[in-house]
Amino acid sequence: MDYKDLANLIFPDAKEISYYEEKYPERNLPEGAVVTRFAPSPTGFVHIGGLYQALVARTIAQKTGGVFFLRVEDTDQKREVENGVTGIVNSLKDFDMAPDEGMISDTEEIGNYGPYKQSLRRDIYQAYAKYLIEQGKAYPCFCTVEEGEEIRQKQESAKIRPGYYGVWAKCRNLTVEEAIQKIKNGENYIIRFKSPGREDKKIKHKDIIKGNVDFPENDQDIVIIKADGLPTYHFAHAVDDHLMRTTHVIRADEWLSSVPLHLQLFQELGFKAPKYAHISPIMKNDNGGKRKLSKRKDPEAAVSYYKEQGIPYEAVKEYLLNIANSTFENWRRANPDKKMEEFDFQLNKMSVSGALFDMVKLLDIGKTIISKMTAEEVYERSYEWAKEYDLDLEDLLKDKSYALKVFGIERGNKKPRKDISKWSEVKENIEYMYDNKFFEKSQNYSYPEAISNKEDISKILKLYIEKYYDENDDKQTWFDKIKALSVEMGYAGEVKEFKANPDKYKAHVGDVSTVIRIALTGRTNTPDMYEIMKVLGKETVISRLEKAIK
RNA sequence: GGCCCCGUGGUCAAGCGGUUAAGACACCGCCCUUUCACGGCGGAGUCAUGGGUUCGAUUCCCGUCGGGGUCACCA
Repeated sequence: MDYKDLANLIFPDAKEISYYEEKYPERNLPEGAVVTRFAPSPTGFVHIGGLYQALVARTIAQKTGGVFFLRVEDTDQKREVENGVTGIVNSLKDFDMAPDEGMISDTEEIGNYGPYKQSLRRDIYQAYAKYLIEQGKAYPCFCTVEEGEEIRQKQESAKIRPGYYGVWAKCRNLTVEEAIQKIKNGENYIIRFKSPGREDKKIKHKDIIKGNVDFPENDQDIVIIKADGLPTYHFAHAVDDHLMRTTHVIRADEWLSSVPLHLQLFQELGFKAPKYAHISPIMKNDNGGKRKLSKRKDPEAAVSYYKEQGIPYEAVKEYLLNIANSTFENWRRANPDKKMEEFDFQLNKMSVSGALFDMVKLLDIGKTIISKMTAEEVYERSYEWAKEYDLDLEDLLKDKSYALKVFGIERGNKKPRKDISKWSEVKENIEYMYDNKFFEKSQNYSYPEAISNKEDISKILKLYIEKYYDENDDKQTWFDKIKALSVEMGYAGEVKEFKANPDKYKAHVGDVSTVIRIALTGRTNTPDMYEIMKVLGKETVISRLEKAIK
């Protein structure tokens, strides 16, 4: 009896691997095209770090005319969540990052290299496991989980390197006959890889991001097929990325230390190994220390958070791209109107250490992006957001033509207004432009200290309505009138004049217009008041000012 | 603990043997015919540390310290 008999006993129905090799041929792609993938567990949850990886993978594939696909790693049933795949697909879509190929929902997929869901690839993994067993490169292991723990405890107390290797790998040296007998006796088993490596030897690995990294060889006989018949991550990675013809594996750097194992697996399987790019995680300051953004502790770890907050997806992508290649920022400055896809992204220029997440910077990018949108775009986007997350705002926005006028204030010119960084700020930003919201709030404004005299305030407002305000004035005339009003009331018509002779005046034109601004909007900081008055219209302007006169 | 990676201003970072050590966000001041936002100008602030190598080290080597990762029938 030989390995072949053993292999046949374990996987009697498995196909020859040549079947799969032919079924999934080399991809016919242009020279230099890169094939990448995003391979999450179907938890439905996408971590910002996952999005980061996917963005990098997709960008590099797109840039080279390659393929970016979505594979679902569901070999651990405990992680499975209902509709998890759809959740992930939708998150990717929210960021305009749909894959070229792979899963498109929990049950559907596109592309010729599937199935793209690992639990559906059981036969494939078993074929390759069988192939390894036939060659004596893998073997059945009858050790129970408890035995495994015992071994580890012994190793730990003896301060020996833990794991299933060397003398600790009991089942490694079972003869074929012994193994067959045990199987026939009905003993449970799993399949382990028979590592040819030696811990005292080094292997060289050149990572695209991390550079040259030398490791001891792997000598662990890791599990490749679990008791449930599904593969472990390591084995599935080797088989899938080979068969799906992945050229570049872009993944989190927590995988870096398993590169020796993976290289060995590719080698023993007779596969050409892909190139690896291990990405540093996105971190967060946690009293003194740094740690990865945590799903449990940090809401901003979830990609859904950005959607809920109404942060434009482009801002998130640009921010992430900037962490990936800091030269992006300079490029963006030089090319403010180009699409981010035109940026010449370099995988090997990525930072080797993890960046601290900077929400302030993200929001700044959001502000810039929104400032470049037309009023129409701002309207559509904030309305879409409001429908899902803020019914009150949705209500305000129902009158589209008015909303467009409001969003049009100081927008569309060379120096557009930059005051909205996310859609959740819109309401706060525009609500005073609506009478129902405006009058909801208390009318007890605090006027500037410079003009605390109540009588003066009322006089200013009264005079303005009666003598100066004319809705048909152009901007210059409008402002000249406020100056004239100031002078008439004993205030300086020019700020400079006031600063030169502070004793000559009660205050200056700026203070006078602040009075009007507050009466009109209820706040000290607003966009251009002339435009606001235009949008509000004569009737509203006068009614608000009159209400403010005591 | 073993193995591996990393350490330039508050943050992201360029630079990789000789630089006044870029730039962005944040911060401060001034200017921009009224506020705020924008924009302009200016400012403060950094090469973890100790040894080497070198005419010269932020750049190269070693140690220390600090941070991170990994050591599952989880991915």
